[in-house]
Amino acid sequence: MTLNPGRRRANGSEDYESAAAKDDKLDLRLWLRLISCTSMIENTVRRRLRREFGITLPGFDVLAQLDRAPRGLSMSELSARLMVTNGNVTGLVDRLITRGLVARRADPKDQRVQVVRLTRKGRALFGRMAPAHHAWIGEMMGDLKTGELQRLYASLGRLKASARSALDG
Amino acid sequence: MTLNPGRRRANGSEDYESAAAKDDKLDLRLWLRLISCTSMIENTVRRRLRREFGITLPGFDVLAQLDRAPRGLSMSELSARLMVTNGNVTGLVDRLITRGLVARRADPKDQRVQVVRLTRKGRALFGRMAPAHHAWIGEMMGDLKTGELQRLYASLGRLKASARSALDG
DNA sequence: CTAAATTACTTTAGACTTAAAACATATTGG
DNA sequence: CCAATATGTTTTAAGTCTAAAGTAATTTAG
Repeated sequence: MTLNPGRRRANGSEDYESAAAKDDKLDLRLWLRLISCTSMIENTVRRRLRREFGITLPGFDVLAQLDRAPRGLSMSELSARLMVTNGNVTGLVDRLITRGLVARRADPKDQRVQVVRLTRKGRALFGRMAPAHHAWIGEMMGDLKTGELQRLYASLGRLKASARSALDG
Repeated sequence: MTLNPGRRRANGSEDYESAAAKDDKLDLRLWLRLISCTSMIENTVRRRLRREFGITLPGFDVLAQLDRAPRGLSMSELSARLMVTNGNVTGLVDRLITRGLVARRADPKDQRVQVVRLTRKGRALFGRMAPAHHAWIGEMMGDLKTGELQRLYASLGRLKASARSALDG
């Protein structure tokens, strides 16, 4: 729909043209606003995680995924959930191991698979960070009523599905 | 609102509790979905820009900002619009200068200020990339009707304002 | 069984990113 | 004027990230 150029009228009126031109950029403006919202929230969370807990945002994201998976996750599962490359996860996990927050061991069923899980220390740290993190998000969304958050959530679900159907490989 | 914990009923019923718990995580689920949408679109755009035009996404973003500012932008203005740090922009612009896509000169009015602008070559390249980029975004949003895109745009505007009011410094 | 293909992960090279410190130029208050 | 302060940019150190190539283990096809 947004890909269809507006049809020009024979009499030279610019009404359709202007409307089409404006409408034609709605998707682009929406995309920029999406980036804007995400960056703003992300940068705030990153700054506060560093200052208050001495952890990076990617590090926190790894711990959050592992906290929801008590039996651990393989490197591939982790990279799929975080939507980053496998090579990236290797480095992230390495640094968390250095700090004693996660552990990695080979899956006895398949020696190719590395299963990563939280250590007791990692779980304890995440337990302290999670409520603060949640409060920050709540604070930043504080001006929106529940109904609007729900509609936003539903619309983003449809956007996600739409974007997924246009994926490359 | 999402920060208020639900009130527990004396008789031990978990109805309020469950509802509150679910509602209590709406903002968190929305945040995760926002990241999910942004990453998915961003990764697709990054991959295609590299494959079809041999440019990185941050490089494209710099060119896009400069294309909208015919008189050029200072390094600080650029970093504000891209929502990244000053030091980051220095490196991005350096690499684009090496490729002859942008130029940088000191502002005669204030020798501290570096004004960056597109070169003819940079403008020509952006002119070829922009329609393709726009088409990709349109494709990924293709399943949503104009009305939904408009409502999404408006809601994200309110989210952005809400998040901005919770900023640190 | 075994060569080929696949899967899981790591390594590498180069680019991106932040936070903090350093540097350079302007502005301001005495 | 001139010291203190503020502003704009760059540099540095550490970490993040991708794409592509490389390694190792498993599965599949013949």
